[in-house]
This record gives sequence, structure tokens and C-alpha cells, in this order.
Amino acid sequence: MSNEGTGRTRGTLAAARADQAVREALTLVDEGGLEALTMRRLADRLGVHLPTIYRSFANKGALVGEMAEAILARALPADPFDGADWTDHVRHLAGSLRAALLAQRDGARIVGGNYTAKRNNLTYVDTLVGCMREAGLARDHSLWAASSVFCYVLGETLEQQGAAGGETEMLEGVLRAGGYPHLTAGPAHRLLDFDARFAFGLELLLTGIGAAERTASPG
Amino acid sequence: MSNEGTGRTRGTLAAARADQAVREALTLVDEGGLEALTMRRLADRLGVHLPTIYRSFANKGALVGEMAEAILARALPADPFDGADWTDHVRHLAGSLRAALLAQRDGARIVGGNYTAKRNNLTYVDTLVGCMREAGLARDHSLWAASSVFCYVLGETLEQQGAAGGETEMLEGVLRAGGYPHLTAGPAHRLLDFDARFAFGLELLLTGIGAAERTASPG
DNA sequence: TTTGACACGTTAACGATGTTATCAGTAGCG
DNA sequence: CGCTACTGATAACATCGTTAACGTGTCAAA
Repeated sequence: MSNEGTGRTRGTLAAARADQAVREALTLVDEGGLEALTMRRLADRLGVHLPTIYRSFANKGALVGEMAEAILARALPADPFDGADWTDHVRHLAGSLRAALLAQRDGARIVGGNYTAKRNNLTYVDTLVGCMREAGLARDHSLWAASSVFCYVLGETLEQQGAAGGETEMLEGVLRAGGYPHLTAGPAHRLLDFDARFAFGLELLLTGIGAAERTASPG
Repeated sequence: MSNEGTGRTRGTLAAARADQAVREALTLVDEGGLEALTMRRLADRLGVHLPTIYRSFANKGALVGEMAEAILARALPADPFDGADWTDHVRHLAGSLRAALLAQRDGARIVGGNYTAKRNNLTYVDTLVGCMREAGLARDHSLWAASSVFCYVLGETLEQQGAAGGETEMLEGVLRAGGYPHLTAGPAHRLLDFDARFAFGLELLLTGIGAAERTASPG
């Protein structure tokens, strides 16, 4: 034994590889939010001393990058999807991305904050581009439409997760202060019905894409 | 003088109020990115000792929140806008929001990371809701369409600012590794033409909104 | 078997960060 | 004058990310 007599005994990271470190980091964020993710806490959770982590990750940014990859991995389509038309395919893809982001606390911040041309991110966008081509869009338009859907899902979940907790009272309180004619007129709490918001916005994009299809390729 | 003989002489924050602190914090971010924003550096820049800042802001989060408000203030419409139809109005609003976010380094992260039902944020969304009502959408649909546009602009600028610097080489390098059939087929560098991307995605949303208008209110 | 290289874990420490407690001076007001 | 409220200064605390230096094990080659 190497650390015989050193008091606490800690295991190896060879068995608990970088994958498990990423998993543990994600549960750490799940419990206390992104600011609770600390290299020291992660080391403790893994039963490992602090600098050992730097054998697997160059720095904290690299760790968070791998966490983003792990989140996006859950959004990737497992089977080729045998749905009906391309709109259902896009609905499915967008929904699974949203679900993957929402399933992880601060998931949108993790994915959106660390832009890098990562593998899973590109894989996701690639299949989305495939849908657009299937819809009949031109090459450039397919790229842009796919990234539009991706950015929309990201922005929407970012707002939803940022509003976690009871923001309803604060919102209505500020609205009562006045100065927001259109918001005060209607039931503003509908702003917090994120499921409906997302579904509606996605349909806006879908009909827009359908119209662009008909416009671009008249055949 | 209170600090006579203490070496460096520092001014008061009474004259350099919280507004200037926010301004200085924003230029600090402009120079070195969001991670360069430090309470100590900000104090130095203001010619003030460190704890003085906490007289104006409860903590760093509150400071960043005010920074987000300052950024959004530049996106608010100055004049009532005498443009043509509602689509031009939305184009104008979305464009000015995007411009305001892009004008500030890490602007999207500052605004998107600190969700709070803040005043300027609600003011912006309120005018956007006004456009949607002008377009003939129902109350709930107006709310959701407005927030969809907001979230889309936020997500798109977040990606653009995250890709700052020469990400082109990295992107093409990963693409060459293979596994992305649709992305490799076309000119992938068009993904980084953020202006075109944004314009295209916004048009998708606009045509979708127009279709929803015609669907909902047939009269 | 011996030797060397290399991967891994540990100890200790450095510099920097956000935040707070405590104290001194200064102006307004009875 | 004396009290209070405000403002800023000094010093410190706990914690953070990161690195250097060192030991220990393993495995392949000589």
C-alpha cells in the first residue's frame, strides 16, 4: 500500500476514470448548482486528492467541456428514427435536446457557456441539417435553419433554468409597478408556462422552414 | 483629508456613483473578458478601496445584474418607430438587441446568465409583445412569440460570442475527422457567417408568426 | 533479472478571488 | 456640544484554481 499510515485511504482514478469524474461532476452540479462545482469537492467525491484530477483534465474548463459533451450525448438520437415526415423528426430532435438540457441542472449554461466545435455538438447539428435537406432546403439554408433551431432551444432552456425557483411572485410584483402595458393586460404568468412557450416557438420555426422550402425549391 | 499620508490617495464613490461603477465594469469586461471582471480590479479602476464597492452592490451577482440592465438599455427603442408594418418593427427590435449584445464583449453571457425579472428586460419584451398584437396574434400567442424571438436572439449571439477568435480552423479540423455527412458535404464555413445565420433564422420566425396570425384570426 | 521510462497519486504551497468584521473620520441635526 | 448616520480604510477569512516536487507502482526492453 502506498498511503499506508497516512490516515485516510483514497482509491485510484485508474479504475474511476475520467468518465466517472464527469459523471460525478454532473451530479455535483445537480445538487448545488454550477457554482457548487469545485475541483476540491469533486476530488473528495471521487475519493482522490485534488491534483489527481489534473491528470485527466488540463483545467476546469476542459472538465466542463466534457460535461457539456456528456449532456449532449443524451440528446443524440439512438435509433435512426422512423417517424413520419421531417417536421416530426425535427420536433423529436428539438424535444430530446431540450429534455437533455433540462434533465441536468444548469445544463443550458454548461452547454452554452463552453462553445467549442465539439464532437457531439456537431453530430447533433449534422442530423438536424439532414432533416432540413430532407425538407428540401438548399445547402446553406439547411445549415442556417439547423443552427437556428439549436440556438432557439438553447436560449429557451437557458431562460427556463435561469428562472428556476419561484420567480412568479417577483415577476408579478415588477409588473404591478406599471410601465408594461401589453404584459399587464394579459395573464403574464403564461410567460412561465415554458412547455407551451417552447412548443409554440418551435412550431413558428417549423412553419417558417416549410415556407422556405416551398419558396426555394418550387419543383 | 482622511487618508493623508497613507500613500495613495483615493477618491470617493459618492461622486463616482454606482452608474459609473457599472460603466467601468463593462469596459473591464470589454478589455479582458468576463473572467477578468474582479472586484479588486474594479475598485482599482474606480480609484476606490475594495470594500467600498459593497456599499453600492450587495455582491458580485448584483453588479452583474446591473451590467445586464445597462446592456439591455441600449437595445430599447428610443423613438416610437415609424416603420412600415409589424415585421419591420420586429426586425428592428431584434436587430437592435443583437447589436447591443454584440457591442459588449460577453454581452450574451452577462444578460443570459443572470435571469431576473429585470426592468429593461421586461420593457423590451413588452414592446415586442406589442408588435405581435399588432400582427394580430392572440394574447397568449403574443407572449410566446415575443419570448421566442428574444430567446432566439439570445441563443444566437451567445454562440457567436462563444466562437470569438479563429474557430474556423478548429471547426474544419474536426469536420475532416469525418462522421458528419451533411456538414462535410457543404461549405461548413457558412456556419460561421453569423450575420446571414441570424437574418435567415429571424425570417423563419417572422413567416411563422405571419402564418399563425392568419391561422388564429381569420377575419 | 535488472533497468529504465512512464503513468499515477500525494504533499505542500502559491497567488488570487469574493466577502465580512471592525474601526476611523465627517457631516447633519437635536 | 453630543448623538447618529454615512462613508471609506485596514485587515483579515475562507475558498478557489493551479503548479511544483516528490514518491511509488507497473510494464517493456535490455
